Amino acid sequence: MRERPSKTSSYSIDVVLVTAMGNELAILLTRGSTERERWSLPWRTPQTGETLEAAAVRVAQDALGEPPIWMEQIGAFGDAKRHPSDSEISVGFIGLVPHETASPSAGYTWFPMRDLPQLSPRQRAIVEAAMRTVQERLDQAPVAFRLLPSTFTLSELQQMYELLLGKRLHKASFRRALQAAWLVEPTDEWRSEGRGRPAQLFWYAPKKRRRPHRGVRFDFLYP
Amino acid sequence: MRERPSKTSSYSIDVVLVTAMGNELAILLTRGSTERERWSLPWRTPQTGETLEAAAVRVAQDALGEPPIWMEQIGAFGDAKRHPSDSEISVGFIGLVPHETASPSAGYTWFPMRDLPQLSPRQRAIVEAAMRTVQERLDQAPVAFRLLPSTFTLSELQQMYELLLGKRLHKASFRRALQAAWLVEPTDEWRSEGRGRPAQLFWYAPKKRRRPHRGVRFDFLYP
DNA sequence: TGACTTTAGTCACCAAAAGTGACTAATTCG
DNA sequence: CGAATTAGTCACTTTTGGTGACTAAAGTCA
Repeated sequence: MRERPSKTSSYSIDVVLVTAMGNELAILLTRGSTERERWSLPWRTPQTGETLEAAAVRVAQDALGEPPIWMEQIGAFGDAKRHPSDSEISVGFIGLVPHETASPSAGYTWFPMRDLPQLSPRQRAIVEAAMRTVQERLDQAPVAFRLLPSTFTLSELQQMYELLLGKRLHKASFRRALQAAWLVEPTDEWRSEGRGRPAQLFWYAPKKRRRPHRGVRFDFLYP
Repeated sequence: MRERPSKTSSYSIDVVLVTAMGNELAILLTRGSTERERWSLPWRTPQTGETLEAAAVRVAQDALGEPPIWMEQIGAFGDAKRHPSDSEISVGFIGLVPHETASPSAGYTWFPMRDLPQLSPRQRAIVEAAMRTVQERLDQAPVAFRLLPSTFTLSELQQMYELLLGKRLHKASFRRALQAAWLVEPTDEWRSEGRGRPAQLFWYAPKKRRRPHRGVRFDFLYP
């Protein structure tokens, strides 16, 4: 049993900022003020009167100079005790940043997901939950589009999906589904990437939003 | 602007306990100690050393005498200010209870979803988010099964899905999908419900778990 | 008793969605 | 030039889902 701390900041806002660096995903970490400390997620304890969302946006702005292009709350995390702040719980957020506009402030560094430094157990849990949320949101929100620059080729879009899903996709199926969804429009620009036929550039311009007309599914993963 | 309270309990755990009463969903509310107070969700401020999950289970146990059969965190809610406790934020949980085993402790009452009393803005938000989560989990976890008694007819199961989804389903499609998922087994019992052919009773007994082999979807609801 | 109603359970047909390999097109490299 | 490489599309097949109609087994009521 732990003794009750006499005074704790009640809770912290921890933000997982995700970008796509070349061929893999990366998240932003900071070492805080002194170089001795462990790496940690960007965080803050919110001012009173500030909403959770607003606090998370400010965390991101401090770290990157601008708000993320998409943001969502992950949940509250309190089970693992150690945290950079002495807060009892942390509210985790996920934020997406296209890599082009992602220039970290001093003290912040992108780390590829494959090679993260040691984090506090609680922040480790937040990161894992955040990545799970990103995958779950993939077919409900334009996550992949937000990680790309404003114009992109369809191959780049497919590669982003493959990166986020961790599996290969079939080109024809991917494009057929994309066309049916009326999400992208071609520009009149083409990009030649060295060898091979040049690719047409597209942008994200959702048109018709068709109601996703699905039947009941029984895709249970746990009892 | 609000002044900073000199001393607040840091956070509360609020639990939305859901059951199916006859033909509609209901949640459990309490009026607290005095009868003068507003109705509210069951809640507590957790002890130190207690995980969020554990605290939520205790809330449910205080209210019903036993833990819910399924539980999940909804998230943290802090934007709306008024709350029975003076906590700055609340961590919301959803818990499912089959109505057979759902006998509330003194001071707790089931309210049908259609006719809830006034709640604090924050708890109202928690309830709405909880119901959204239930719908989202419907095809990922055996939510509907958990709201039914241990044996049930396929018509009862379909009616539970229809109640949770808020729409009618086609019998043949529903059963075809259910069969393909290997989730239920017939018992050798039949139930005669007055008029009409008796229905066979089934129980939830998941067998093969087939990987849900879905393609990419672009079902975006917001940009 | 026998027609009618009600609920359960299944089938067959059709349409939509998704998996897949092969094809054509446009470019660079040697 | 021809091979290699990447883009883009097509056509075929399989799988999944929507749907109405059918049979089965009970109760109701004249």
